Amino acid sequence: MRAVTLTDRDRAETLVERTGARVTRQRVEVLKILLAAPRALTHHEIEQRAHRGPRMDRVTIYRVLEWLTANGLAHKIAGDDRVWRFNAAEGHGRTHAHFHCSDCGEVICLDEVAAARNLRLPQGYRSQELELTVRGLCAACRPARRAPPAARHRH
Amino acid sequence: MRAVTLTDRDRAETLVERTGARVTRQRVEVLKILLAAPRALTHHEIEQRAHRGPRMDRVTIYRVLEWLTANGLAHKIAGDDRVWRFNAAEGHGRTHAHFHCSDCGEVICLDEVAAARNLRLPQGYRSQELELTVRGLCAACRPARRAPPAARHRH
DNA sequence: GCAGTCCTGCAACTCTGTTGCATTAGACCG
DNA sequence: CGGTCTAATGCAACAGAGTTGCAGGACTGC
Ligand SMILES: [Mn+2]
Ligand SMILES: [Mn+2]
Ligand SMILES: [Zn+2]
Ligand SMILES: [Zn+2]
Repeated sequence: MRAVTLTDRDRAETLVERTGARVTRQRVEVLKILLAAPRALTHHEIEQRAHRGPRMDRVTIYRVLEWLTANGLAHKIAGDDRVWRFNAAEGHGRTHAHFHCSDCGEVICLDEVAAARNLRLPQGYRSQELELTVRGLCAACRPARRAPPAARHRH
Repeated sequence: MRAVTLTDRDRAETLVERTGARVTRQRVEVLKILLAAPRALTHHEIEQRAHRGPRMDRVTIYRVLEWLTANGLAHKIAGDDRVWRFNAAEGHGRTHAHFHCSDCGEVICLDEVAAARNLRLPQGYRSQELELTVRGLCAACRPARRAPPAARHRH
């Protein structure tokens, strides 16, 4: 996790302002946390980071995340563990790729997608959005080639 | 949903036998249901179909699905509604595509994937499996072009 | 058939996310 | 600034999918 810079808070505030809706401490704080994260965060992880500042209710965090997603400031990824993960949606288009670690569950966004374009759908189906999921092992979980494996990390 | 043919039951039984583990009524029944389905089914849908035969506990169905998945006979898809969907894994490889209807939640497998092959991962990450998710509207949910929309279907 | 093990049923539980409602605090106006 | 109007928050209770522990039942191999 990168240190939270002043820039993240400012960027968060600006982005929330731009929507035209109310700029609340909670919205700015959650977006700031997402902007500072190098990977997608669960509600749980966001809550922990948020509890360093003034009180914020779990339900509020859920509602803020929903709001950020609806306003295109965050996006929401279904994991293999029934838990949503979120990250700031800076410049994420309709076509998108994610890496899921099959061991620790870490999820990161992948920038480039050489996406399958000419994909055949059944008669009458219409495509709106493509998402490519790569499942595998992250650098921390990948077994070492001949050295003994490092201690497992869990987020 | 296609009619359950004798072939589905036989195929299910054969597939379960081949694993070398115990051939139970419950395993065969669940796999048969998956083989007969034209799309991925939720636990709930499987339960309903299963209740036409002799009693089978919900927990057993969860455990059978887990077992089928672990043995490569079924595969498990995370939806946008926090519900797992399953289908028989006949000939599904490491690279795979699904269509998710954003209106009714229907999930189907797409056969061909012109998958992104030369995809850049961060240093040290290893890819095991690719999955392409297409989100859109299924034929039933797609708004009619000029006629009034048909009654919504819900599964 | 019999023993041994794996699987099933049942009940209680966990965990993530949701809903209803009273209270608080942004935004806007003067 | 201070008042007002409304959207957002906090709190408590709830919902639903999936999990766990354990006793009893049913496959399989002999
Ligand atoms: Mn992303
Ligand atoms: Mn599939
Ligand atoms: Zn990992
Ligand atoms: Zn649909």
